[in-house]
Amino acid sequence: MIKTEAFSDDLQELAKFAKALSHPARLAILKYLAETKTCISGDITDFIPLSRTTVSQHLKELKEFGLIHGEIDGLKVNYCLCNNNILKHLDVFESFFKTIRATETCYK
Amino acid sequence: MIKTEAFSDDLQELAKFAKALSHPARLAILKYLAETKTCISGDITDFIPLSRTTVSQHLKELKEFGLIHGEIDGLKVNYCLCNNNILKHLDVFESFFKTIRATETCYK
DNA sequence: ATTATATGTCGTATGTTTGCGTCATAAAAC
DNA sequence: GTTTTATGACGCAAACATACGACATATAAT
Repeated sequence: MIKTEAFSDDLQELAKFAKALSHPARLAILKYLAETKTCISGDITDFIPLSRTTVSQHLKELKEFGLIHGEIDGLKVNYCLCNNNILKHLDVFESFFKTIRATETCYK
Repeated sequence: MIKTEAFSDDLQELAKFAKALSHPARLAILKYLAETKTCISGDITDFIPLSRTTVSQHLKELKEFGLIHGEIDGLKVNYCLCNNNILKHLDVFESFFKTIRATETCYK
């Protein structure tokens, strides 16, 4: 399976972005990082009802997709949003939906 | 597993929306429906490099999440975008990212 | 040096998604 | 009425995602 290669790069990138956002824990992490503007370490765990291991894994996924970035500071790791990258993805997202915004096809 | 209940309804809804968009085939379907403004039946299959069964399944998922809507017309089914619903989700999406848009935390 | 703390990695169990072939249904064409 | 056509539903296999406990590493505190 995994036939994603058959689609255009645009759609694949957008789909990956959506996938990164497709779990409430990851959204909660992004939200938390956005709110506590200072970069906060992985004791994000205290704010999320999941085990430390699981949170760590979600952080890893967000990091791999470039939405966040962690900087080692002694024992702790300070995480923060990669705003540039996020904004870039949001632009692609919004231009994708521009066509849809302009349409009026459904009567339901 | 499946600990999603532990998160706020907002985040869960947003995560579901993102999940609906997390496959290039589904994005391709939405795009196609947006472009061919008239509602087009399931021979969407011709525009997507997947089997008819698989496309039908993606259509079902989009339908279940309320992003599209299918109306039976004899043998065929005319699908179209549920713009209202999509716009509603886009609003939630954008208000979620408003905070992030306003932040400037990452130096990378 | 030893202990405590913060974090990441590994392996594993279970659940979900993707993709497809085959069958069922139901309208339309003949 | 039989055949063709457009769909959807069912069931299966492979791949992926989610969640976590146990172990590893590495800095800081004692």
